Amino acid sequence: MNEAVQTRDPELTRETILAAATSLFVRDGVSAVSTSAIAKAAGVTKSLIHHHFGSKAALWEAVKETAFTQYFQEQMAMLEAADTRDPALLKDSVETYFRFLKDHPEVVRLFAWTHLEGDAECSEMDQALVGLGAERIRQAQDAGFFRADVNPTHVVATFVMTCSQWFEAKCHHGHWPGMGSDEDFLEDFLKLFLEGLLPRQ
Amino acid sequence: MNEAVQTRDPELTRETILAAATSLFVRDGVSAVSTSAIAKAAGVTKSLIHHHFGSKAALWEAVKETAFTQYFQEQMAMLEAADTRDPALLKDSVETYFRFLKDHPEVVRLFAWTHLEGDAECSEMDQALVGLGAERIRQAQDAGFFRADVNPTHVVATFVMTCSQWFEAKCHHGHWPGMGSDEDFLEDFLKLFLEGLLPRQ
DNA sequence: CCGCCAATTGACCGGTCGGCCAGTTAATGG
DNA sequence: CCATTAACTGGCCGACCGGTCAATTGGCGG
Repeated sequence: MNEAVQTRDPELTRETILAAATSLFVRDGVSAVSTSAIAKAAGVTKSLIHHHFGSKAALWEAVKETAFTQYFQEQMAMLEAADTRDPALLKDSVETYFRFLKDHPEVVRLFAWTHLEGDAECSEMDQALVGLGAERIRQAQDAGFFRADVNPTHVVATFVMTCSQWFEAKCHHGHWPGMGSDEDFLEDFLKLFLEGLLPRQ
Repeated sequence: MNEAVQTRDPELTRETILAAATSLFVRDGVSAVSTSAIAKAAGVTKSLIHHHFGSKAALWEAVKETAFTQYFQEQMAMLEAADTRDPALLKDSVETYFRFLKDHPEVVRLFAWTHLEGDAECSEMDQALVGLGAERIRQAQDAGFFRADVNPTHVVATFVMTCSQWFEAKCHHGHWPGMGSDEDFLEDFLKLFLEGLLPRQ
């Protein structure tokens, strides 16, 4: 009994609430989750949620803010760590991104919810991320590795959207006849995508 | 005052309720829409909704059923109308599908909601549609128009998912730096996708 | 023209919603 | 050691939720 002598830890409480809210919001959607359900899941009183976050809407904003910040920091780190002028960079990046989404289904669902509510936030971080990705494509175009007659931002968008949608809509196309596994699809997608990106002969 | 002498028209009432429910469900999501809100929008009583549909959940099922049936019938007609052995078929199909989604944003949102609730329904109709699309790809592969080392179902999935996600996530990537218009993106996507599909030299 | 049935209404139900408030308790700084 | 502050609790609020029910109304077949 030498730890947790402290009976109050507002920071920890905040995080506990945030974690419980994230889990429920991402699974069921904001309007399908009650503050009492979050309170129960977090092991605190409903009033405490309002004390720390003010309102249900503010809690949802905090959940998004936290999750997106973490997402963008991880992605930015990945992008910056990647070697710049290697033509295999894009393949690696797509594979890494695809597997990241596979390992973080809650991120995929968070994206989907925010898209449906028309949330245009997280722009600054996002723009930096996409801008960096597009810049890498542009460098590869200048170096002659990729065709130059496509908008680099569109290239980034294509692979980001395909990867997201693959996991987002899995319950749907997962039952399509002839559909392969995650890795099978990724392989075929990379074939089409990367070879479509090659310079025209 | 020669029309609408009939004060009761159960069929019309049903359709009115269905239309109001579709509009609200698609915009805000099932759990964020109350039956009273639907009743008000449809100009009827809440009880009448239960009389015709039984429950809120059943109404949502009816909304999905109706919308999907219409969607699949239109798509199937499009696909069957297209000329079989023309290598330009895929380009036309993608463009048609892309513009269909652009003109029917409610379909895009309906897809997104059902994906989030993990609805694996509408399988039969969907499988027929995708099966037919994949069959067309396979024919083009056999004819030597397309490379044969990719799964035809994956090809269909790639273009369906990219088109869907473009409109689904527009509030998000619409603000990305350097992003072009709908038609600009479609053009670039088609370049990558179709030329990636060409047989290897 | 009447009787039946379905369409339609409004009042009402128990339950839950998000939020508030008064009061209690634990850490902290003087 | 006490005063102050913030963390935390339980109870409560009015509003609204999805759903039910008895009563009314209109169309329609006999």
